[in-house]
Amino acid sequence: MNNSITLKDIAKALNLSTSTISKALNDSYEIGEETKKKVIAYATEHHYVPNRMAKGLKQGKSRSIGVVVCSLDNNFVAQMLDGIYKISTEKSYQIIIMQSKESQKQEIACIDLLYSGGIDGLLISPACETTDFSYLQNLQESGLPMVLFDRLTDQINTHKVGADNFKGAYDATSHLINNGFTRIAHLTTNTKLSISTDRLNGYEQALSDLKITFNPAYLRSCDYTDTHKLNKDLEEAIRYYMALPEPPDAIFTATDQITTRCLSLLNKLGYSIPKDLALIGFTNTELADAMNPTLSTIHQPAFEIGQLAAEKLISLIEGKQQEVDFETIKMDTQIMFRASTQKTSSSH
Amino acid sequence: MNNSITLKDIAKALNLSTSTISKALNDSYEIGEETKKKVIAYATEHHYVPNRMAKGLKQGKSRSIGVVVCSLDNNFVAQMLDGIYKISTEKSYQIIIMQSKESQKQEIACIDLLYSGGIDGLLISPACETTDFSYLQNLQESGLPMVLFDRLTDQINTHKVGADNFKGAYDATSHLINNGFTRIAHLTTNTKLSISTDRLNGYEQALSDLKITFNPAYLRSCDYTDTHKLNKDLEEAIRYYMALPEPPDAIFTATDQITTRCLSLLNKLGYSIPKDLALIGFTNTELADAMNPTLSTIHQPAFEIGQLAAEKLISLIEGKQQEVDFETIKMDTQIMFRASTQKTSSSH
DNA sequence: CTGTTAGCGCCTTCAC
DNA sequence: GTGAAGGCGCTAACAG
Repeated sequence: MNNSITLKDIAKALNLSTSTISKALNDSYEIGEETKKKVIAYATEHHYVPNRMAKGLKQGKSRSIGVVVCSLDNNFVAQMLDGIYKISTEKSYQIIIMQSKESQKQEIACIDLLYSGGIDGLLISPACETTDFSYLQNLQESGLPMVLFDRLTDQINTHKVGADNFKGAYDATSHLINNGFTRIAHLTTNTKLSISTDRLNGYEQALSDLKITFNPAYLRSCDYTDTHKLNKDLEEAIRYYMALPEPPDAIFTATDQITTRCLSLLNKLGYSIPKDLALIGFTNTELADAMNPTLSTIHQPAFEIGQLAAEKLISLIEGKQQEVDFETIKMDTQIMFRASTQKTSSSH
Repeated sequence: MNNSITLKDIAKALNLSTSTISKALNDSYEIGEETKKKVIAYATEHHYVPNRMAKGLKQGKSRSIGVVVCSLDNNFVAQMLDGIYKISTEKSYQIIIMQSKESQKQEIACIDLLYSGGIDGLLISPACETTDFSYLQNLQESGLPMVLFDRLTDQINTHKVGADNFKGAYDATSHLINNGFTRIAHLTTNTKLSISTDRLNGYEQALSDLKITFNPAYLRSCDYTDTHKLNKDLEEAIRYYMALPEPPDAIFTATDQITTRCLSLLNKLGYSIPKDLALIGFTNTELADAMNPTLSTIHQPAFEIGQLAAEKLISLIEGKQQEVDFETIKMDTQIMFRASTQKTSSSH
């Protein structure tokens, strides 16, 4: 623990009262220039730093924000956290990051801890397991400002910031169709996350708009709770696809992990991309152009999502917003066209 | 801010004193079963959560750990943070993560903030800009327990946990030599970080042990302060190498970022790997086997480094360790042999 | 077994 | 201009 000197120590040393010191350091008009100088000099010399807990306790604010994400060890999440960090730091808020690891139970534990820690507000991207949001609703009712980011839900009425997943999926799917692919599979998660359903809807809408009949056999989902299960399900899905009488000629993958794992697996199983199968998916990896083949991707503005979510939360905390105008912001995704979706003449 | 009910509220409601409530909730032997039950029932019913700041203020401990890293948006760092998080959570410590972005100035600002926030201890992987550690030394002298991880320095006397960078580099270099490569370049950072110098030493030792003369022209370093400069320097280095009368036939890259960017650049510049140039480097990316070609890597036990560092810090905080036996732990790296270092018959 | 008191470090009236 | 007093929520002596 911080055992730097306290106001009291300065007061004693300077033969003044603690309140004078406090006021001097906070540059109060009540204190004379002379005294201020003396106090500040002593404080800096002795490396005085105010005790954040005492200040927080007194003022009923901690200038800290709780952030709950599925996992720290996730490229896309890290980019959002970077954005959150930037804004928070600029506005002098500390962030306390916790991981749900996709478990609702852990998520609740995180929130409890954060709440008891005295956070001024909460940024949350719910675990994929979470379907019952009453816990968050209660917290919100009890006055905790919160903003949802990335993974949104209708069950909470507040600011929400995410990507335009529908449009991203629509773009990816129509990109495939416009490049001559017609049998387009979609690999998604086994969750009810809006990111998944929005992407599924975008996929279906693009098929429909471009006159491709939706084939239910081409839609598969994978267990998203851990990497091991994900890999297993992915491999099964690929084997299943390729054993179909009419196997797909392209896959559109719904999430960062599915996309990159899928590419690895296709390579491992000996399929040639895009000749045997084209691939495009949501992912923010910076290594897309070092992959084999270079990978077409749907890129989300992760850093910006983080920034905006943090801004919204802080304006909520500081009461600059009316409760009336809660917004749901869907930020544009970007399609990056690379070799994995390039129609080859020799393709079937 | 947390505006849940307080001990006082419960006391009033139950016609007891706050200290009774406090003791009841802390399961003190002094309180009768009856009362305990009543208190706990009321507390849970009304969602009482203790105020962490008040508790912290009172006890002179916050049960929180400050963590300073170069950047959140970094695969390798994220893995270490995951490890730190796991242990901290198990031992009921919160972590507050801050980023130096490789700037000493920002690093100091982070530490100040953490210190005033009342952290019980500090985990730090210093910015590459940082060469003067007096700031940390002062903090340590004033009683703050700290543990260095990943990036270590002799200037601080405490527990240190990192990878065995010398051996990792030695392994990579001798792997190249044993695979028939003889003109081995080394791309490193322009910093004085021990990770860089250790790796350079490992490289030179392997060359020497395996009777390859060190060629200074094959050693280049890149500005590590931002991605843009890094890319520029990397591209220059590659062009420089390939314009040499005797260009290298293999590159050993020193850091995660250099390794992956180097692969992208070599592909972009049209070199064929490993035919024109083999490549192996330090990196923890999970995408190595989806790359073009599959990338040989030196993998660091990032998660374990994080875990161990957190364990060491907590034992320091809780006074289980004597100050005498400070350890520096160098964890084994792992070499992953893939296509990028496979000698091709056609390679002249 | 339960209550009283005091104090962690800070800020904020309100006197002087 | 400066200081004294009180209290944020909690715990830990110490009484009763």
